This record gives sequence, structure tokens and C-alpha cells, in this order.
Amino acid sequence: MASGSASGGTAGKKPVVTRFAPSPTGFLHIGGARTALFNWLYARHHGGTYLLRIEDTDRARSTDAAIEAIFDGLRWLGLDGDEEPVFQFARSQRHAEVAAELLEKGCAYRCYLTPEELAERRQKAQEERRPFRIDSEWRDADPSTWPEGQPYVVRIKAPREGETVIEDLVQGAVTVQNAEIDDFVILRSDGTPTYMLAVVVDDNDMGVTHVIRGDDHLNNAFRQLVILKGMGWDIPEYAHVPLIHGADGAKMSKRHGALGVDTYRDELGVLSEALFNYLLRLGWGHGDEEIIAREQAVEWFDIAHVGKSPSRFDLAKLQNLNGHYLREASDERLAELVLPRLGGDADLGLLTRAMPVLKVRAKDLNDLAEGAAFLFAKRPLDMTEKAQGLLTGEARGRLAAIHERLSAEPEWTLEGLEANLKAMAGELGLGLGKLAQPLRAALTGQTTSPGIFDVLVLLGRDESLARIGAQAEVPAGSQA
RNA sequence: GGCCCCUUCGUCUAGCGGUCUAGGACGCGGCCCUUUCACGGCUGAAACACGGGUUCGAGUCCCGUAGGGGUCACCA
Repeated sequence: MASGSASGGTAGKKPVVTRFAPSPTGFLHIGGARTALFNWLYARHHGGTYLLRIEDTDRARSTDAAIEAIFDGLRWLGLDGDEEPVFQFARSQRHAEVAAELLEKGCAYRCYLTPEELAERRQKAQEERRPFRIDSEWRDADPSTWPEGQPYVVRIKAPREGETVIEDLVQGAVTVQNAEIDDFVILRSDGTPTYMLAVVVDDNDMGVTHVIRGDDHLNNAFRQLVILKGMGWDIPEYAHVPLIHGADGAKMSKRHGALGVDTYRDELGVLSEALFNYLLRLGWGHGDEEIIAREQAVEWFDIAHVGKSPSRFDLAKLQNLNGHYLREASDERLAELVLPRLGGDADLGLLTRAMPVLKVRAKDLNDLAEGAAFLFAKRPLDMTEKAQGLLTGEARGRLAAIHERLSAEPEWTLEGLEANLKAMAGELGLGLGKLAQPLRAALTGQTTSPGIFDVLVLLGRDESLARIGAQAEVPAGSQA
């Protein structure tokens, strides 16, 4: 076999099966979430199946907390698998069997080189400034010469001549010289499988037809092909999606702002549909469309429009999108999401009623909580510096007048209050702002808030008058 | 360093040889709306990395250069 290609000959005919296969060594980060999204979307679009597999063969680095965090993140985004997730470690017996079969077929060999010997050779190669490629003397050793009772790893016997082509759905035709592919380890000396073996076996056994993953795996695909061919298994379609980079253009890592999706949800107050939409548009597009809901995404999604170049994560755009979805969300839902972000005194009913005027000026749940805080503040209100500045002696005098006038307000409705205060401004020959701004300060302790009449109505007659009175009663000039 | 991949406004992208004096979105500036802040509307600045080809014609195809990224484990 001098050359070959992986155009996924038979895979196209079968019902689509995709999979998202994170390793549970940390939270579900943004890049993983997008990979999951693309897999989910592709499966849904083609009426196929989307599976989950936890790649926990690295026992030292895998944690239950990470597994839970990943499931939690996926659930939140609505990207749970269609079937129970597969745990890779539980299948190591099967992996070992495949390694044994490869050994039997002569597609793999026992390599008795020790890690120390390897390190030595590697270093020597580096000193001589030549590329290091494993060239084990065990590759062609007769199995009868394999020493029993000594530790060994199983290495795949990779072809050394010719070239291999992968027709990647995203990257197009990618060619690699077979000489570049080394005899990588498939079974460690302790008998456990390596990732390279495990993925291939599991993808095969799970019936995966389309491998959609980050393009940091592109080189691995060529290695995995060696195993696939050795076993004579069907070759899946590959789609290597470019990575998401941080704002600085480098691969996202924990140091480069790769946050867990839980951080976007809990700390940044992002809605899941906003993150869904944002992630979808990172690296994929459909004409000029920007706002794309879940259903629409399923209908439109295709690998053909996945870009080939890496994209940078832009928080500002996510926030803008989030603002859009916030305005679209129901008041009840938002109130429930915001309630825990407020102190214990918050009232769900009032919060819900305030939501329509609160959400138009928020881009995330934190903004919403901040904007709602005045509703539940206790007297005396904390004043921001700017609000304090608004409460001049003159302003306090006007507040006293407003207090008197509003005390007689019969209805306390938006319309009534607006008419009343506008009339008052007219009578005094003042712009409405001269009344509204001090009033805003007195009622909210801030210089920005929802419309002042909305504030009055939300707070209600008693609380409004009390807050106005509290600021009006202070004698002019005595403030700090 | 070897190998692989990528390259349209600051960012995400549309563009699949002529309809591109390059479109949309975020961000940024201005204007309008307005009691504040937002929202919304209008508007402005802002890009085909560079050099060669191919072609009647190139952002779109090919090659090179530069730049960027990825990958080179008994990690995944």
C-alpha cells in the first residue's frame, strides 16, 4: 500500500452519526462548545444522531467534577447527546483486543525501547539538528524474538513510502507524505490504550460517520487512518474546523481567555441562546444573517460554509447579541434569572413587572440586576456621587414642591403622573429635566434609570413619596 | 526547526471569474428620537497581505514571498 486516500467512500450513504468527544480535564470551554454545536447541528440537519463520548483514558487528569461541568454546560446549551454518553476508559478491554488483532495481522509490533532510550535518541537528533522520527529496531523483528516478561509498548507499523490524502470537508484535499507518519504507540506498557487507538476504535464501534473536530487534530487523522486501514474499517468523513483564537490571535487556552461556558452563564450573565448564536456565527455564516435561532440554524447549517481560517473571540459582539436575546426573552424568565443576583429582599412580582423597562437598557443579567437594585433598596438610599451632585439646594426645594403636589395625585398612574409633572414643569417655566433628574436621584440614588414615570409607578405611591420626602426634608446646604 | 493549514474593514463574516466604485454585523464617530441611560432610526470612517502568472476579464484560479496558526509524547 503505497498510497491511499480517505474520501469516506461508504460513509456518505449511511445515516449521519456525529459525536462530541471531550476529555474531562477541565470545564467545557468555548472551543469545545462550538465543536459540540457543529456536531449537533450537522446531525440534526441530516436527521442523524449526535453522540457524546468522554475521553477519560488519562486517569490522572480526568476528574468527575470536570465530567459534571461538561455535561452541565452541554445541557445548558441544549447540546446533550441523543444517547447515553460513552465513557472511553470503560472500553479499554476492547481497545486492547484491537491492538492484539493489529499485532496478529502484522500491522503493529511490540517495541521494547525504554522511555529513556527514546529520550536519548530524541535528544541526539536534536543536537544533530535533524528531525527525529522513531525508527525502532523492533519494527521488523520476528515475533519469535520478542522477549517475554519484559515491558513493551505496541506500536503501529506506519507505511514509509507514498502519500496519504484526506478529503477534508472543511480543509479540502490535504496530502501528507507517509514518511512523516511515525510508528506511534497504540498500547502503553501498562496495557492501556492511547488516545490514538481509543478514538478510532470507539468511533468505529459507535458507528460515527462524520468526525467534526478542531483542526488541531488534522495531523492525527493521518495517524488514525493507519489503524483504520489495518483493521479494514470504514473511513469516516472528516471535517476539521479551525480553532477559535483569543483576542490576541493565539490559540485559546486558559491563559488566553478561554473561559468555561459556566462563566459566561454565571458571571457574565449570558443567555444560552445568545452564546449559541454567537458560536454558530464564529467560523460559519449564511449570507448576511446575524440573528439565527436554533430551528433556523438546524435548517441552514452546512459544513460547506464553515470557514478555513481561525477566528477570534470577540466579547463585545457576544454581549450585543445577548442584549438582543435579553429583549426578546420573557419577563418571567428574566426575573427568575435575575432574582438570585439580587439580595434576599427582592420580590419576584415587582421584578417581573419592572422587567419590560429594565431589559431595554441591559446587555446581560448583571446589568439587569444592577438596574433593578433601586426597586428593593432600603431607605435611606445610597447615592452615587453624580446623584448626590444633582441634589442641590434648589433641587431639594423642588423635590419638596413635587412631594406636596404628588401627595394629592389621585390615581398614581403612568398617564396621570406624567400629565401632572409636565403641567408642573410648565407652570414653573422649567424643562421637565429640571424636575425629572432630581426626582430620579431621590427615587433611585442614581442618574440613570428607566423612565421616571415608570419608576414612580413601579415604586408605588407610598415608597415614592417617602423617598422624595427623605431628600426634600434635608435643609438646603446641609448635605455633605 | 520539520510537516500541515490559513490570509476580505480593528473583529465576525458575504463573495463560489464579469452584477465589487467589495455587502452585512459588532465596535468606533456624527445626527435624529429623548427627562437620564438605553433601545430604535439615519449616517460616516474602515478591508480584498505582497509579488508574479492564467484569462478578454481575478477578491474569486495557479505559483512564490511575507505574516499568522496548528502539530510534532507510553496527553487527549
